[in-house]
Amino acid sequence: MRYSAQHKARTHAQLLKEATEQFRSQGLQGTGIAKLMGQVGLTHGGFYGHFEGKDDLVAATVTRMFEEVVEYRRKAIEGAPKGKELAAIVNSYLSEAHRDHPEKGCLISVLAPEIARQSTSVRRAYTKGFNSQIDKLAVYMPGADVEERRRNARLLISGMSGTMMIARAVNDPQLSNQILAQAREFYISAFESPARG
Amino acid sequence: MRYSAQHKARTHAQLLKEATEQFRSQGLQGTGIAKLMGQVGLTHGGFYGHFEGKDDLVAATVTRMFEEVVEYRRKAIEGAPKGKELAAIVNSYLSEAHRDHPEKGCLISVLAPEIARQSTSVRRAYTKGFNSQIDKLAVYMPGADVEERRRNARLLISGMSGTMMIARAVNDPQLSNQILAQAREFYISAFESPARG
DNA sequence: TGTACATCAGTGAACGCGCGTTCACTGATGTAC
DNA sequence: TGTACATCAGTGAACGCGCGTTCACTGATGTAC
Repeated sequence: MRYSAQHKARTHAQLLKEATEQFRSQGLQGTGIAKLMGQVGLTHGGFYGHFEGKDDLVAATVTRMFEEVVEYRRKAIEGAPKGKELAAIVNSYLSEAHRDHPEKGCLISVLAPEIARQSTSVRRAYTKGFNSQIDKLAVYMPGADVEERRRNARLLISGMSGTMMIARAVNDPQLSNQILAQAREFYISAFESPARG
Repeated sequence: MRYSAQHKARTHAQLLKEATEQFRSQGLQGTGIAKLMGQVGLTHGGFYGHFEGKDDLVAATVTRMFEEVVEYRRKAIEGAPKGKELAAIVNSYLSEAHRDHPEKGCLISVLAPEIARQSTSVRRAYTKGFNSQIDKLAVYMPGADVEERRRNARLLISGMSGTMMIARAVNDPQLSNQILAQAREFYISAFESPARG
């Protein structure tokens, strides 16, 4: 059966999107090719027409997930009053909604330990996406120069992603909420810029 | 073949120890029963004489790994001058040695995302171990009362474990070292007690 | 306009492998007599 | 002290399953004539 001109591109995009969700909710190892293809309504063999193999898929999704994170952050900032961008970033990252929907959230808090064990190409994609995300976040961080703002962006991301993975692992909903709330307070006051306009 | 009186207990202990290392270096899903038994010189069938199943093993190792972390921390504190305990804790956690040996390090930075997907019994063991660890760490944290010291302990552990997982995932050794060094500086100055004695 | 053919996205059987778990068993040694 | 037997840690074949990957194939449709 032959398909319309953009058909393959559309399937490829669907596959990539579905994979980012599967990986974030089940882990890299917990997501199989056959199951993924099934989610999109296809059989496993067709996968290799879209990606070289699982490793290639993982590398592609890592890049894609970082782009998503940047986009979510942009939206959170968009709705914030001038001078309150950092609070908006922290509140949206450390929200209960983000905790409860890892499949649409930050990949670091869910995949970083597995990525450390992946191939060079996956780790390269990760490092590139990470740095690019930091550069974009640095704009909203306090600091005398770019390097200091980047440093603060890295500290914020490390702290928030660690907080999120703990809030998800813990079995006590009250404790989990408390961890998020106290971290929101801490990171906002630690990194809020001196009052502007 | 019958064995000496303590033989089974010794095998059980070996199994538990080997499992903690395998889990931390390969992940929960990356560690199989047969491989684990092989590491200890036995065949897979014997496993079920020691644990009810993999889930039971995971729960047991989680408890054990938290005990280890507490013990490592105790040793780091032991060698520190009075009033510098917190710096010693941070420097030992955020060391390059810890980054390079996850199999003997903090379970959170390596297993927390997977634990969030585990059975209730595993998550219960995790939550218990986590809280117990926090109580012990709180003693060295600043704060007006116990609850504030615990809050600070949670913030420190979240931040350090997030930092560690990122330092491990990233593919650029210089960046990884920088992430660790800058986080050491940040957490020590954020949580150091007002100068004592 | 009508026919023949090339294209190529997707199919599904098959590959060797590892997974967690069960279970009838083995056989060295401690214990009872 | 010597013999018979019970114990039980560990063995290994077998279970059904899912994994990533390969490859000969199908068949609808775009294109060439």
